[in-house]
Amino acid sequence: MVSATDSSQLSERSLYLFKALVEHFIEDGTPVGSRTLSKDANLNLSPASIRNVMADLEDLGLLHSPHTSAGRVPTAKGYRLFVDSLLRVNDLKSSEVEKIAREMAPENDYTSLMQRTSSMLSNITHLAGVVMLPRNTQSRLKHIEFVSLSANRVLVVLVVNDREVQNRIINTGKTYTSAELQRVSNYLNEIFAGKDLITVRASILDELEKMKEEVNQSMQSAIEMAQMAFNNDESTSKGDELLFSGQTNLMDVAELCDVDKLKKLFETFNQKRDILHLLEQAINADGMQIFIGEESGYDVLDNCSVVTSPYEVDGEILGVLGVIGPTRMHYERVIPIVDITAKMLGVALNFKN
Amino acid sequence: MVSATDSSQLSERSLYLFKALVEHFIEDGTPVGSRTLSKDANLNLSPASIRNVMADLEDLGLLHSPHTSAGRVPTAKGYRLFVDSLLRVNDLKSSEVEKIAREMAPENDYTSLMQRTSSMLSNITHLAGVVMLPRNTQSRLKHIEFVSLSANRVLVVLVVNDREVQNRIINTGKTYTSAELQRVSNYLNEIFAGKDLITVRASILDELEKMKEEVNQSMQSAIEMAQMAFNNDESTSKGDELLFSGQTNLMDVAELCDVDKLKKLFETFNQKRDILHLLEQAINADGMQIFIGEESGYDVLDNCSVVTSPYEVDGEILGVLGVIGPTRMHYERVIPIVDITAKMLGVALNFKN
DNA sequence: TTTTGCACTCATTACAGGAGAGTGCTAAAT
DNA sequence: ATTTAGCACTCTCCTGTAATGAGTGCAAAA
Repeated sequence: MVSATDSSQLSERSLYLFKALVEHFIEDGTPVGSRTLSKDANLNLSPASIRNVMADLEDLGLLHSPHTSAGRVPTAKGYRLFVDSLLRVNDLKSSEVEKIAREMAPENDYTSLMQRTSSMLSNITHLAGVVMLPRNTQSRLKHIEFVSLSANRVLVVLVVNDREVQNRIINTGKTYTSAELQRVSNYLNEIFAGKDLITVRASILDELEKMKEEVNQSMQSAIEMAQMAFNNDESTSKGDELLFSGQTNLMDVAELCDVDKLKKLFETFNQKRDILHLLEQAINADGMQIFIGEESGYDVLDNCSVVTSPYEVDGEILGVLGVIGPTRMHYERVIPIVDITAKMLGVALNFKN
Repeated sequence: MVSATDSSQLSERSLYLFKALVEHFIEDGTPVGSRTLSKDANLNLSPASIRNVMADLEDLGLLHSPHTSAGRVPTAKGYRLFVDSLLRVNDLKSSEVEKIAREMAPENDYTSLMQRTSSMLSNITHLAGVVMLPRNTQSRLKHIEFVSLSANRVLVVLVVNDREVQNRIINTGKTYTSAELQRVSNYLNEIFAGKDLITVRASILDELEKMKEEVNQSMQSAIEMAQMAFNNDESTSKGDELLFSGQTNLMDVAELCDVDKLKKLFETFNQKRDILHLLEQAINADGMQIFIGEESGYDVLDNCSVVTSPYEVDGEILGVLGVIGPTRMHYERVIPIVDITAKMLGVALNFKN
């Protein structure tokens, strides 16, 4: 969607006033009128002149009046212009950078690192944080291990990408001794280790075909177990790909304080589906991505903006993280926070290999 | 706390009226007055007589007037009398029992079963559901397994109680081959398998002492690894012991519709600490436990009741589950639902051994 | 012991009026 | 040609007042 409005179409002065208005509104939350702006901006202009400018800006769809005698408020399109062309992003105070770095210290427990990242985002911004876990479409099998639990029940441990561990339990036709299981895992590690999970699943079927000719009984059951192990991949890995945190922060936000909207918003968080779709869009665009209000395409997010950044290790994008808050948020603060957090998460993840 | 009020102190008629009042209020949510009650209850009494009775009940602390010209509302003490002595619990419709049974079908994935139980509770009651995972104070180590991840990093897989799998990653001083790790796990399984985790941690220290005399290098490192594996037990198992679900249902509840209260409530859920304490009380009392309003001792739960029931396998209590809702809830429905769910969870868990 | 009658309290709603904030437009000033 | 001042107008918000109605407590009658 190419916007018909860019900064070059507007006079210097209009832009300056527009910027002042947006900043004022972000600070106050109340619609801002011509009088206020005439004092606030230090152009020496009378309220009347400012009204003319504001009328133009409203015609362009950048501003909007809640009602005739209220001031003006930025539209989504207005915020868009603001963040794209007008916003000057602050550098973070070094004390804040340190604070982030402290939270993001590399650690062994992978999910706990992700969880901490999410809470840190919400704590530091006082908004809701979200981290999308690495997509396991591009995940390499590092190691597979079988542990006998009880008759006919076997625990499968998958180590993926050196950092993620998955457990699943399968019901086998017969009871295996641990020596047998040991042999099975050795065999499977030999042929599958280092391969992509998708490739693995595909080649299992091939192997099964091949096996039909051979008579090696134990290897045949190995492949069968592998099939069971990788079969329910979808079901187990689904729905747990997002880590939210600090949702309650949004309850303080005046724009959303109506219980009904809040409920819908929280339900959207719980379902995860819609937010997941949104973040999937963000993963493809390179660099930071900001969805402002209705731009997201989801009604519940009408008064919300989502600031996202992908995180990567060795130049490979693993996932996205970000912050969800009201459209009226301090972009100049949130943007660099999300940016630096994504970078640091990349570093922390890299550290572990 | 022994209440000074029990049903025997009140006349038949007072009790009947009180019951009718509570039921009416639970249905409507509006304070109920003498006129309404005189029609509702089919004693043929005039409003004035009913007012006299209500005044008595108010003196006993069972009722309360929001203001002079509103009707009466049950107090926590009133609800207590109601559920303890007056309530007649409905049997569930068989269609509902089936619905619960369907959701609680035994399955391999242990946490997923718990999660489903929690959502089922919230869906069926339209309130918030909560399940406390089995306390691992009484957990027996079934199996321990080591997997080499990369230089100096080893994955430890603990199978506990035949049903729960824990992963942790430890940094070792040296790099182990998988054969070495195999030997280590064999050794540890031999001496620790079947023992309680607390016992295990205690005996590790003993073993370390013994080892100092011996010269068996590899067994020494085995014990050292075990120590690392069990060391961070507290940190990993903490904070994940509660599974909530359906919190958003509480947003519909009129009594809690004020955003500020809701925020505090949701924060309490997120922290988990207070709810955990409450459920710990419930685990010790045998059978179902109901906390009504201020009885819980937590301010945030002032307008809430918590209905809980422990679930058990082979007569051993593993944990608690329950429902959180407004004091004004349909106890006659919620109580049997929680009860039967706990029993079915026990069955489902038992099935897996 | 129960009921009737009555005065009283208090929340809720509706309505009216005024203050305040802000607009748009036109005519004057720069 | 811009900018400003003036002015009528609109709309929200607050305040005060009055009416309504649900419900109470109490005293006297049944």
